Amino acid sequence: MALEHALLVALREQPASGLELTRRFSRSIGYFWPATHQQIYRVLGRMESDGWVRATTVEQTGRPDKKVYEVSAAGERALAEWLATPTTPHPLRSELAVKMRGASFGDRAAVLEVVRADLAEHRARLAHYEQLTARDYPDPTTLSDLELDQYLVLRGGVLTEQTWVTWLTEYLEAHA
Amino acid sequence: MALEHALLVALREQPASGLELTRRFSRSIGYFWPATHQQIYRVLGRMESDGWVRATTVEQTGRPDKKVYEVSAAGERALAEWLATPTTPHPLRSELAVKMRGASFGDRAAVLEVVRADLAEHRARLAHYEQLTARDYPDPTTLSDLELDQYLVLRGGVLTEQTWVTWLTEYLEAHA
DNA sequence: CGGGGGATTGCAACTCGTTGCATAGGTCGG
DNA sequence: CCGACCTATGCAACGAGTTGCAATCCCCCG
Repeated sequence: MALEHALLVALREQPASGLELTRRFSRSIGYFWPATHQQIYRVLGRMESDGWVRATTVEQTGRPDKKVYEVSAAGERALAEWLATPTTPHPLRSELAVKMRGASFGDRAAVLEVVRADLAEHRARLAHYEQLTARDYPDPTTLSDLELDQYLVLRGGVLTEQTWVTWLTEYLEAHA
Repeated sequence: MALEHALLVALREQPASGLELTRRFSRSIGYFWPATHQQIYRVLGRMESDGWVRATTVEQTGRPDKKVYEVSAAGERALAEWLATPTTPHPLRSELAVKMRGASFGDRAAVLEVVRADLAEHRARLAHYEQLTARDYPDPTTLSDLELDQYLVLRGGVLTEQTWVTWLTEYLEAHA
């Protein structure tokens, strides 16, 4: 039950409309907490009726109006409270791991092909994260607290993808 | 939509009743695809009516009867087919990452405490996985295909937990 | 022999996330 | 000015996962 809080973080970084939020989210926090626009709209509506955010309709030239959300005082309190509560670490959930473990019960060559495709995907993500790092945080020693946190989370993405690449490579080599 | 298939893998390794399966699962495949007993029972029921598994009631001495499930020919086909279909890699989903990114909007010391607790948890899991590895796969060079797959998946657990430890340690050090 | 407690299976209600579609305003090319 | 297409918001239905509880059956202890 944390999409609410993820949106609060995003809106505290920068107020936004539903669609803007969806787009920004998918390129930042969404790397670690995916969400579709429908989900975001629904949760924004709930948060508004809970008084966690405030909406202002903004007219635009050449485009439909948009509703810009910003975090209210109650939302700030809810966020601060949530930030201080312990997390129960979710175990990872990997369909691919199940396939790797079950490879003996099907066509092993086909499973290896699936693994190779996943490996390519993870390599691509790794490259993407590294590019983001180079572009946005060329010098990690001179960051504000806010930027430092953003950098460190992105760093987690890099580490995670590196691990995937290592793991899948090991798997493929063991079955070479 | 893969719990079905995870259960098929588990049942092909060894037929079992719902409860046995729940327990075994939580110490093997469940590391990569968590599921509660209620979920497992429900899915087993669905798989039975779909003809993917066959159930036999087994009387026990000193205990209630149990229903032992084994995979049918149709289940084997369904599993083999699923194993050969490409996966869309789920992005990771980490509540902790959201908290780390949002630390500026609450009490940073409290967030660091939450991170430390998570780090301890991941260290413990890592130790657990390493212990399992040493106990069950002392010599990874002499494994059957089936065992090799199991070993390699467990190896993924080790790598993943190592990554968590690295990441969270970096985070804590950066905010020291 | 009666009650606590573990094993085994299961129901019901709820939340969360996904998928597909709907609506409405606006631009722009032909 | 009509139709294709983008922006922006949203509904409805479904499926998957979670939580809390219920019903048996059986042993063992007092």
